Amino acid sequence: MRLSQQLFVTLREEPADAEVRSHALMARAGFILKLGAGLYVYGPMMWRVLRKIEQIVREEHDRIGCQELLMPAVQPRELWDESGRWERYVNDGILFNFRDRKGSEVCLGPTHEEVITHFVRKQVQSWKQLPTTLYQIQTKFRDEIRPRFGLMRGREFIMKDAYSFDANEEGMKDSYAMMRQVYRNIFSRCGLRFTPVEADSGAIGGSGSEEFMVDAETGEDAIAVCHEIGYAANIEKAVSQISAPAGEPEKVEMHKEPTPGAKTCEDLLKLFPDLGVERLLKTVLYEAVWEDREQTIAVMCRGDRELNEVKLLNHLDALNLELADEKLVRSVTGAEPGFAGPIGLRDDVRLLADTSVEGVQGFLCGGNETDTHWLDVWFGRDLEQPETADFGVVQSGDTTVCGKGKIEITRGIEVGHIFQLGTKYSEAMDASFLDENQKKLPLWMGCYGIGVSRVAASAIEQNHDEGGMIWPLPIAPYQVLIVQMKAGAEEQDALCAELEKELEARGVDVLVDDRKKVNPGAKFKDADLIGIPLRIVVGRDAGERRVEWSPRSGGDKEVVTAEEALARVSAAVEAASSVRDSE
RNA sequence: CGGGGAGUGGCGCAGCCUGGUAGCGCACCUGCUUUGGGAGCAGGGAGUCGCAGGUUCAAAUCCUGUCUCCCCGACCA
Repeated sequence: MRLSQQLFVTLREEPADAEVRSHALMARAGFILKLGAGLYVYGPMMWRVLRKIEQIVREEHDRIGCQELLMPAVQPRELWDESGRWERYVNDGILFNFRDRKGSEVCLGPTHEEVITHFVRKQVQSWKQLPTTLYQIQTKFRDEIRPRFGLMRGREFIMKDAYSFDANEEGMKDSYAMMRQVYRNIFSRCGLRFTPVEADSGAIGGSGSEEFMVDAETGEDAIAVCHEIGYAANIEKAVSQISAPAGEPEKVEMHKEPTPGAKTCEDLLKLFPDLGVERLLKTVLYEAVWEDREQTIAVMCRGDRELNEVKLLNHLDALNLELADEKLVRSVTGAEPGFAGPIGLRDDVRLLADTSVEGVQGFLCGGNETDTHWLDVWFGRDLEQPETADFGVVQSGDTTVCGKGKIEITRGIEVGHIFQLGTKYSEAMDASFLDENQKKLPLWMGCYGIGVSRVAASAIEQNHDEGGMIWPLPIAPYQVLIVQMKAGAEEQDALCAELEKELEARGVDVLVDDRKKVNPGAKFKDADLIGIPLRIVVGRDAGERRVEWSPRSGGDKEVVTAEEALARVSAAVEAASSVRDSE
């Protein structure tokens, strides 16, 4: 392919709205163009990258016998009413929904559990048809609350979603395990450094789930890891052990303390420096919403710990959880915000506590009275210890549950998520089969998603430098870039044409920068920016069939013969194609 | 949804406070020279200043509304 014949535009300056490197570089290089918040045109170069990723995804799925299909993006509401998810998705505001000309409600699919379940309930009747796994690669639509970071969180993005169907739980787990390995293979082949982590399954539901996190500081997700014992979990899901505060406090009678203006733990510590932050219990108020009701929830938590709203939401089995606003705080506590406590809350408030409060005695807590806290409060003596459960956020330095490791917090980009759904959808939508004994049983499902466009962005987040992107070879838009110093010079023209032809004959994707009237400096800058991993510079030594070998990822530039350059390309392509993950 | 910020040639920005009819760099077009790390000179094209109202002799500039985009937060009491 000749660059001179392509529409190829690069910018010298970055677009002002790009926050992360992948976004800035892809925009500068003309790989993407913003159409609106979270909406992007994938330019020709970008599309090549996406197709390469898709190809890897297809190969790895097909290898274990998955079948590709394609479902509609437009989905009728009725299907979503069957699974019970329409209300939730509409309430969350994430659904692009509208009415068609007949007035029927439809949405643009944010995910396809309903449609695939419908497809399978129509197609599958017998245990003999199981197990089966189907997948598609398609545009998904989600009206994200806050789209950001270019392709990282778009409102329209390319996703691979797969769904497995088994006759029983063991079968589902087998399918899940196979898919887990497929995912490892895919991300390894894409040249990503990643960590699989235990995850919360959120709106999709089901029993177990894992996310595949690309290691990156700019990632939106925090993950808790312990390398010694091999633990890794999304912070939403992560668990740890923490020790109770040391020392037995004096058994003083509970009493009120004036704490004017002291609304935060920090303020209170200044007033009671000897108390220790562990003996300061905060009480956080939430409004929980279920399908048929709502309730104010007060949750106690140790001063040095944070509350995990995902764990709380799951415990309550609520649809939504919101921090109480000031008005609600006043109504429930009778005090200004900042002085909420467990004693004397309005009767209808449900009081819970994080496990971090266990073993804490003689503590300080809010007085439910402006500028007042209770001090020397004891559970069992002054108030019953509320129902406790793990509502805490794991912190760096915590001990792992097994007691043998220390937890470290890192960040990652979620590029894949796999779920054991169980029979949640098959039961709700009556997707069943007949077993050997003519018994009607629900299908056991798994579902598996990969953000294809996000994989591309993550690859750049992980692989770039000052000059631009550095694509991993297997997903690079082209594998080789031949930079011709002076287009039109006879010897260079001839050698470039020869190299291009030979590489194409070997099945290598090659791009020749044969643009005229573009200076060498500009060509080098563009080459660095678009990040084609292998590069051959054809310049003044073309007559002697000598070229410069200068891989994008650095390393020493070297003058070699044309034949040697070809051999090096073949070797690099060969090496990259043999990458497989082995766990 | 709350808070903050921004919309001026394709891109990045200045001008706005203190109203007087739009400018810089890059990119683009033409010509000549140049050709191993974003070339030089000369000439040229391109913006109803997001949109709608209002104030004024006069609005990119002041006022009101509206749309869009970006950032922070959906935060600890």
